[in-house]
Amino acid sequence: MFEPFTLKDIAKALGLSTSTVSRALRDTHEISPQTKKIVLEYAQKINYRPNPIALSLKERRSKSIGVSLSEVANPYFSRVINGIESIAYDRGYHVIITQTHESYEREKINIEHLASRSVDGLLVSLSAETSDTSYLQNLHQRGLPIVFFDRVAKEIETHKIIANNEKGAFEATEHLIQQGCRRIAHLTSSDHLSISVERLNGYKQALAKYQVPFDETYVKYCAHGGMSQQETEIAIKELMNLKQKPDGIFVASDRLSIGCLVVFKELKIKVPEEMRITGFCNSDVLDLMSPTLTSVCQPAFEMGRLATDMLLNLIESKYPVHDFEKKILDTSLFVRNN
Amino acid sequence: MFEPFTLKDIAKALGLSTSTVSRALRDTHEISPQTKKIVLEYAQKINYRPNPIALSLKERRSKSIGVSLSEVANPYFSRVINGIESIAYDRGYHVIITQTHESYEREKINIEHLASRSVDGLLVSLSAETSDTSYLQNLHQRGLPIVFFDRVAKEIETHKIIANNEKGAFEATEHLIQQGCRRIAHLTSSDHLSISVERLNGYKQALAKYQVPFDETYVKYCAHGGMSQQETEIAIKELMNLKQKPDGIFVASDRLSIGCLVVFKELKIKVPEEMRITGFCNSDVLDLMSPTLTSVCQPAFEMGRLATDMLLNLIESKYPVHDFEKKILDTSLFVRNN
DNA sequence: GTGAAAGCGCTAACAT
DNA sequence: ATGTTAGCGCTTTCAC
Repeated sequence: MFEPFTLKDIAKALGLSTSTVSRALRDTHEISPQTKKIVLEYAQKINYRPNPIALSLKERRSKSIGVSLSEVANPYFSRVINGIESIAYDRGYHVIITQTHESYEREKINIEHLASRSVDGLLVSLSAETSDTSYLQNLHQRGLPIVFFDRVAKEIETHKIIANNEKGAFEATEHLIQQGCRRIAHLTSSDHLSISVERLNGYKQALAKYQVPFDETYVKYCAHGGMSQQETEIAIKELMNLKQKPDGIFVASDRLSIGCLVVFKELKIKVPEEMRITGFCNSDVLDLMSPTLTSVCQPAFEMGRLATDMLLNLIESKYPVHDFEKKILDTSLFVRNN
Repeated sequence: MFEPFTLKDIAKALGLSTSTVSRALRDTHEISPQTKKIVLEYAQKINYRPNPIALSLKERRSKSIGVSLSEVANPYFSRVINGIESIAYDRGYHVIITQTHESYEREKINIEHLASRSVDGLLVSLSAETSDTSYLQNLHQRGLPIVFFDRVAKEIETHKIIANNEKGAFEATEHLIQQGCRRIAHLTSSDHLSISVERLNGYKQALAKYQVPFDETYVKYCAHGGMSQQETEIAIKELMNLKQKPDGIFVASDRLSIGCLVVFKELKIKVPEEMRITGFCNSDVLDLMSPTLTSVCQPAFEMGRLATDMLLNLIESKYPVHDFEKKILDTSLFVRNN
């Protein structure tokens, strides 16, 4: 059995009381220098570490934050995680990451688990399946600090960090138009996600600016965010079976962008000759792919940093916060395939 | 402030004692059906959740396991994580993931943090920089259950799950030989990692079998596992500056394999015409890359599952375990580029 | 300057 | 069948 040393062990060994030992270790001025020295040396010797669980119980906070996101394998999210850790780590917080794999059920279980496990706050990017956020509202109303990033819940009033999805989508679509595309399809995640709505808007705005008519049949939603490749495949095939095939596709996410390239490879449709693709994508190997795509890249690391900073500020705030911010960070367009 | 409901709240509201409430909630037979019903209904109503921190303190275990690995962005590790979660989740354990980014310092801090945070056990894959594992030995000796996967510490006696690195490396090297390569270089991670040693062995064995002489100058180590692309670049350039340039490279890891493709692209050296590459690599987009490489794929998910199963068995074992297993799982060779 | 005691939320041995 | 109490490891009044 793994039995770490406790204050009691030290107190017994040194013939002191636990409170004296506790005070000595935290360098209170009311303890004599000799006692301090003895205690410190002994603690050092046995490599004493205070039990954080006992501390948590006492302080009623765990110095840890929970994160809920789709999947760590997604390059966007793995960078966000690095951003989160870069801040949390410095400020003495643990980070507990949970994956939804785009499932609402899983998300709800994970988050309620995290909350009951007494994380001090939550960083959340909603799953593709999630439309009902009442369980989150519940926790939030009861005072649990939450910061949303990327996929936010508009019905919950708190800090939110998002990319400038509209602008990013606008630029990606505009790029296709400038390349000569006129029948531009849009492949996206589930329709209730905030990012889907925002990116659809940007897409529409670009079409409007260049007087390309918007056509509902060119928009394909993937309710599970393309978690199964089949979902992507079906969507693409439907597009390719239209009497007026699209000549370009603007794809709304990392997973779908890659899935899209796979499908076109299988279908032996040449990219970009027969089909131009631009998409939100943060993969670091896009330059190695052939064919590849023009990508909209999000400032993932920075989003993680910012979200965490804001969350920790909420957690450590002495007064209830009612003034919430929505930070919108710019994306970058990487033109490839020309 | 987020103040979850406690047993005391329920007890007060219902005019009962906390112990009665506790027993009612855990369905002890000594509580009358009516009382149970009243308590259960009230708990349901206020959505009561026991405080796991208090439970941990009492039971002296946290029902959570810690994981230390290089980085979640690595496709090998992100799959391992999915394997870990698939088991831990079912058996009621939380998973706390920490990244070393191949730094020894970071690894040590993370793991000591995890241990002091009272995880019930540890799943560890060593960082590229780690050669001194005394801090781990320390924890292990004091009874903390540890299971190693992938990059194991030979000096610590416990369960270990690894891929058949020798065989995988042998097959990869053999493939190069069969493709006609005779001057086969080996690009690998730091020399003290178990995987480096094993993969080097497999490489040597393949050379020996086909009477290709082993040449030390063809082996390049990256002490930081290619964490900075520069490291990879320098290694490759050194190889390409040899009077007898290699005609093939066997690469020992995911990160290095991708890094290698990047460098050759930059150098405008044609793969596979001028240089054949095979490497350990678990990326799911290798088929989209051009040029691409023949890859050795590890059963990452299964390794995560197995390691977790063994760790939880250690944790839950009533008796001290002295009989440790080393499981070796087969890799698969995916031939591409022919 | 040091010790005794209470309390964080929970369970379990020990009353009644 | 229910209540009282002690204790998990720690900090923090309150005594002396």
